[in-house]
Amino acid sequence: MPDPRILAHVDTLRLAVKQPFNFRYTLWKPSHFATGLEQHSADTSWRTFRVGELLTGVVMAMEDADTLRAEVYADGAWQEADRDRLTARLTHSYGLDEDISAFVAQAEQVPPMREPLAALAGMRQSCPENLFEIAIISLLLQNATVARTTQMMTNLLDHYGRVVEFDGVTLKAFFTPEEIVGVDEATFRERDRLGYRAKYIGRFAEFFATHDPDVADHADKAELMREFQTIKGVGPYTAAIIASHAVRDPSALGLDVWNRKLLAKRFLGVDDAEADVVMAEMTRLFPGYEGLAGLYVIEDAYRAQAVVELIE
DNA sequence: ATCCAGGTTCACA
DNA sequence: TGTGAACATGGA
Repeated sequence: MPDPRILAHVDTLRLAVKQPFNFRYTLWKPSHFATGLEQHSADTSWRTFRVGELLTGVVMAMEDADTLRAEVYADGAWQEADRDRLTARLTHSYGLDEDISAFVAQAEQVPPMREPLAALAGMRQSCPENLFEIAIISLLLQNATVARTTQMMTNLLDHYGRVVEFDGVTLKAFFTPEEIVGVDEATFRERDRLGYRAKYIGRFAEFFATHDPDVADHADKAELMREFQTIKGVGPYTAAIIASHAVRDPSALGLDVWNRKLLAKRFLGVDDAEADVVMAEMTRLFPGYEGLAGLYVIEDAYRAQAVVELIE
């Protein structure tokens, strides 16, 4: 691990949030595996972002009920355009301006959803990763245990990512597509232990080296998604993860062995069921919000035993 | 040991 | 269109 790059404080952002908004469960998800890219306490979150050429670290907390304050640290000159870009990234990553009241009204009518809704009130989808980054994560999740996914993620970040220090914390930062586009398949296989995924990851990097993974415009993003799904290694699950997380489509639900069982238990009362049966039930109960409904169930299941606990 | 993970591709009906 | 094996690796 290289010495951390020291980031300097460059800005303070104050971002309006739409109610109902749950700061803690929006920025920190109890089910998410350890990446070293972020850290959370009861009332504060630290996270790194790549913003254009810059490495940034952000410290987030609520200033008042309607305002999220973000202290920004960076490794170089901070311009107006960088501020705009990070503002858009944060707003989009955490859905700060989304109105989830229609979903809440609908879900309150479904008895098994009452407990998750009460415990996680105001939670939204979170995706601090851009399109490239979430694509990498979903690739690593394919047909692997979380332990192995974490191992592969650690290898990639330690070999190609960065380490930064800001506000007294040390965190990893993601690599960009350009930073891994020259790495060959054998290296991904042997050094990073990616297994058969080694033959796909380079395609992801090539694609996003020529297609901006930070595009904010929704129409462009939909077009990007269509193209992305032609890449080998991107199937229905990976595409749905991106649609649900990065594109923030509340109806997109990527069913895998893990959440399929959790949802079958909660809504069908059985230990497991066929994916299309689970999906049909989610659509019957939560038309238009299948993914967001699934998120509430999954995070509720991990609430008492988080994969990565809050720090003091 | 053998199985199978927070899937996808490819071959062959 | 649909089904089944192969794919890498490592923990249970």
